[in-house]
Amino acid sequence: MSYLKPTLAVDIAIITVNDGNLKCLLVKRDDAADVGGAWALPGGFVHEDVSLESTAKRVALEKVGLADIYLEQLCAYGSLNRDPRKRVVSITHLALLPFDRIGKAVIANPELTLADIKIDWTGELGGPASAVSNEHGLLDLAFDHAHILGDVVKRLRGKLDYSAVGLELLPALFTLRDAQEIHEAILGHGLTKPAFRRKLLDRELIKPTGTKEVASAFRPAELYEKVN
Amino acid sequence: MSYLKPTLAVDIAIITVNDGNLKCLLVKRDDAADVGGAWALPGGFVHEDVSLESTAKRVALEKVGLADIYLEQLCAYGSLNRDPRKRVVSITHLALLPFDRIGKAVIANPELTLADIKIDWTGELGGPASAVSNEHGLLDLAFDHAHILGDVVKRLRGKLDYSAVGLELLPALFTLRDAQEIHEAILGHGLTKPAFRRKLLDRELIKPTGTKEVASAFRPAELYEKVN
DNA sequence: AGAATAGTGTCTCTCAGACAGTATCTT
DNA sequence: AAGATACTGTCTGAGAGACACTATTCT
Repeated sequence: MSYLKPTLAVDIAIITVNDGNLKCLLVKRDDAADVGGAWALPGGFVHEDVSLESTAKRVALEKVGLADIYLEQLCAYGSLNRDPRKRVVSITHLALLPFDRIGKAVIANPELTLADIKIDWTGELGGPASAVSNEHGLLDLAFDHAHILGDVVKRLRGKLDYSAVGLELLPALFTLRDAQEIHEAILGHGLTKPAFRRKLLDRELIKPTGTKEVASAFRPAELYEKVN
Repeated sequence: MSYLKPTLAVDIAIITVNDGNLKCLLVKRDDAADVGGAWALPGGFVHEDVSLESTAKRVALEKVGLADIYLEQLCAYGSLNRDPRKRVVSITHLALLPFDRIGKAVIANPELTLADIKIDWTGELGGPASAVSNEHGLLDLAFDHAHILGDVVKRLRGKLDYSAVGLELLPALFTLRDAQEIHEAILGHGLTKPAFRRKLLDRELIKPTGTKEVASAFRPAELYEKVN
């Protein structure tokens, strides 16, 4: 016997941090579709002969031109009416990359936008997120993607201090202040400098390079790099 | 255009603790199938008009007769050849329940077994798990289920001290020693009593009932219950 | 020299582990 | 009374936050 199957998709929340704000790359949905005009996470369908991870890599490359980015699985979303057109189960992934790898091609593409993620943090647990872009203001998010973005932030905050996810958002060379700003952007509150430095250095995931940043003003900080 | 779709399934790792051992409920696969004779997590296919959560509840009820159990999503497994018969993507769930809710019907069913989960803990990160049952000895695990069981243990250990998952494995009334034994079974090492008691009581997830266990020998301990 | 940030030393508070002691129940 | 376990008080050491101090570079 055979049943009708759901369609399987992979969506990717491509996250970066710039200027103290957590940002997510979103694509504008075609006007012809039911969700036309709304913004969504980049996604694609999973074919029978392609693994979930390969599908995620294909989506990142085809839709936004990114290769070799950090990817991890976030969660599967399978509510019946999350997509108004047909039943789609989405295996959503989380991708992290430093802001300097967001190429000019992405910025110039009118179908893409890099939106600030805003969380309604009343209630302590966090619910859905909203997205605000410089070009388009408050965005209309398609499907359950506002809810997914809320889960993304929860995951990041949860993993931040027992894993190395924070480092994925840093460029090859960075100062400890850069690292601290990224952690603060994810957590949504300030951290004390000495404690942050101690914790990060004690974990031995980064090492000093001996070179210093080229300072536009005042004392330049030492540049660090990731180990391995 | 249309592509061949993977088939979507839900598998459930139904976990309990008894006698200091972490245990998982496994079903014997039909001898006719390619994986015949091996043991596997209970699972079922996701139909187009049923949500992931409902599918998980259906599997728990139909395959092992359990309703109202704690369920959370673990991970989606989608390697191409994880099922030798056809491409199946499994949204695997984690279910927790106290040992006293494993009914006699489950124990008596020869198609089911409650196996001890053994982890090869060399390498610090943990890899696949093996399963050993009293009746059948070391079990042959179907598909990628040995790997999934390893992930189950990692998830449990990771969540144990910032969430209430440990309490899901306890019966309605329990002593602090019961709670400690369950935590020790998950973590795989002993804990010190005063520290464990302080941490558990400070979180205010449990409260004393004023009654004591009916002791077979020596001083009886106070019984606690979960709040809410 | 002055300003602003980089980087460090120290104090304190909290919390978990260890240990030892007291309390209570059964035989 | 003896024995075994429940439960608790206290010491200690590790670690994070707060604060203040020194160091370095640019204008």
